[in-house]
Amino acid sequence: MTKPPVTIRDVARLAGVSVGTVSKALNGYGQLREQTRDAVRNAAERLGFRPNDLAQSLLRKRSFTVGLISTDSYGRFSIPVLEGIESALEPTRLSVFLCRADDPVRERRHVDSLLAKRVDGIIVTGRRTDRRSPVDLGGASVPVVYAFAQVADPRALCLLPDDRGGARLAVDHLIGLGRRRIAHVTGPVDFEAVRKRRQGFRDALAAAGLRGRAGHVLTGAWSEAFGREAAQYLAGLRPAIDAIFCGSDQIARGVIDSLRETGVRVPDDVAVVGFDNWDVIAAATRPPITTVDMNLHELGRQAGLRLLDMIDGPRPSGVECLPCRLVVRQSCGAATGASADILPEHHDGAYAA
Amino acid sequence: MTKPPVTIRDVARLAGVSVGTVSKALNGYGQLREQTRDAVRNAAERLGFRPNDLAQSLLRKRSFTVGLISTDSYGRFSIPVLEGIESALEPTRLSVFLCRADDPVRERRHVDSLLAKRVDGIIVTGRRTDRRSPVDLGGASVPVVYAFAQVADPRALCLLPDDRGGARLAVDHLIGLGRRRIAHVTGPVDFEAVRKRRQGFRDALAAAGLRGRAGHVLTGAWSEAFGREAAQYLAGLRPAIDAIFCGSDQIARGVIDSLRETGVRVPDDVAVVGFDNWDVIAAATRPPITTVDMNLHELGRQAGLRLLDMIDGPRPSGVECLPCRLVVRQSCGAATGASADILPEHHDGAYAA
DNA sequence: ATCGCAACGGAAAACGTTTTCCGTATAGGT
DNA sequence: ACCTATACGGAAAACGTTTTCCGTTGCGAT
Repeated sequence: MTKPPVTIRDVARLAGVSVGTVSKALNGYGQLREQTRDAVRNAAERLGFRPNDLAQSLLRKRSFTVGLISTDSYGRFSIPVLEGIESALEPTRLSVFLCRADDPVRERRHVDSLLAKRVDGIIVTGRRTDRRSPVDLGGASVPVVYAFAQVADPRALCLLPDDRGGARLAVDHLIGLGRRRIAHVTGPVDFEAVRKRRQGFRDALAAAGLRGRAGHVLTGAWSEAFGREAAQYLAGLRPAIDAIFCGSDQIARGVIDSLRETGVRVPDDVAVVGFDNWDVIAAATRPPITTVDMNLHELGRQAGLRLLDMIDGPRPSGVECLPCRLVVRQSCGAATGASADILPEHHDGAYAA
Repeated sequence: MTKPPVTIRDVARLAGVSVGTVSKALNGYGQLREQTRDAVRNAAERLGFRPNDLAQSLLRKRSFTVGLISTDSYGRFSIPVLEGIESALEPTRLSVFLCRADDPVRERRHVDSLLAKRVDGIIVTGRRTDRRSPVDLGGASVPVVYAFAQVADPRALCLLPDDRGGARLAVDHLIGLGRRRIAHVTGPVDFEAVRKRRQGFRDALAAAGLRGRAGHVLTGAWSEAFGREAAQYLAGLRPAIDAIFCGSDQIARGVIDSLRETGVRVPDDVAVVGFDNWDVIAAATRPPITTVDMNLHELGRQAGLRLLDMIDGPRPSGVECLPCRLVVRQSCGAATGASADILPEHHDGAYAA
């Protein structure tokens, strides 16, 4: 029922030449008459010949494959990274093996399996609350890049978004718009990202000569509900605050919804900036959220490119922070009409049966 | 710099036996003294030997690998399917090659590449607006399963969520709660899912002897904004409607937000049911949305299992619809307190500096 | 002692390529 | 006619396994 795939031998037979000649003809090698080459190409074409990558890789000692280990279940963060990696690998002939490894033992198994498949490199992605332990290569000398994941091992190469710089970007923007009493509502402090963003927040205040108030930094869950709760608290403060920098777009949405329903105008009374640029949230909020984009696609792309370099080149190490970018929508009060940075929620209200 | 991986020959040398013996010892084959077996295992252990899967696959004519082609960029639909597939493959020693193929030419390239790697099977996933053309295997006889994707080829096996049944579930539920004047707000009609869900909506009304009104089915964008717009329109209708079945959770959220702000109570005045169970939306809405879950994880798992069967078994074909499931939260007015089906948004409002 | 039979483990083929090396024509020069 | 250089294409090794087949060895039974 399942007929065997056509091999180079079949092509050779049909073309009336030896297998070596087929290989040369198809790969543009050696000294062959154009006529022979054509005959072979023809035979290959007619048979629908695909060289067996397995055999090729075995010989070449390269699989033209990279492994991708994603800790944390694929979520809104992993995906852009994934896409970025693919976009870097796409122009090469490399393909990617995907593994999800929620726990260390599964990760171990997957790494083993990748090694057994002789992958040319491994990218580890997926941020946990804190730095992870390095993958155990068991003596194999395969390049590894950590993307959106930080590892203790100083010999590893890690690519991370510049959370601190991103926060700085956001708060500088608010300050530039004349806001002076700025609060920060963010996630659980056991996330390193939370601590870094808070640092960026403080950097910006300090740089502008503003004094941060202890009661102006609120940490809680990464949820709209917490955003609403925090907004209620902040709205009661006197003297009133005039801006809120949120640690995530979900929080920002909760904050904005709550303020609006309390009668506080956003951005007029209080400007709000979020983090993540999760556009399902950010663009659907009223007003749409100005937010920090971590450029995760680009981060993934860089990870792919770096790995490519490392496959047959030097193996750099260290932690690299890639810059974030501010996406200006309307919740900060800066956008006037249709700026290029405004990404409106797609909408065409066609009614029909 | 990159030292060559340890081969079975190295192990044989260290253990003082032949390569064949190593293979037998490690795979529990043949007749060997326990002592020999141990010696080999020891040597392998000490060297950190990993059999080269490439060589193995070449010989076995099986790569223990399946290809996964995801049309449409990985989104909230692809991911649960992906995870489901992985959960089915996880207990086997199969790994998955991931390819994203936005356009036909890329898809072509990826399929070629997968075939060259002699994958044992291919799963195609990712719903477009309508049925896609089958992947071109170019004569190879590799089993293919379409998951969350429908193809014209009648010899193909397609797994789809039962959109029509899911809609029926939702509307039956509303009717069971005593609602009689039910509207339907949904996405663009060029989606087959939209047409199927609308059919389910009508089925349910008809089964209950209710008359559907033309003006009660509104189609537009898959957006909160459209939901709000539609809600405004429906709220003005007299006699008043008492329930809305929405084609997506995003639409439902827009509907609910808009109703609440207009002073219409949900679920008391108007009950709302959504579709997708996208919990970032559904659980964060006030009140949390009762919604239809397409069981995409299970669908992916089934796809994986079916492919496993097809790899060395018969190759069934046809379209199979897997049942949806209603997740009851509060927007329909059925939930009383903490039902097992209520999935509250995680939230712990701890304040801190 | 001789035979037979297990038990053990080695040798070699096979998988499908690539690539090096070599043999044979053919052509060109004297 | 002979030598040589070149063009062409075949033979075979190599990649790292698995598995079949066969040769030894040692043992117990006659």
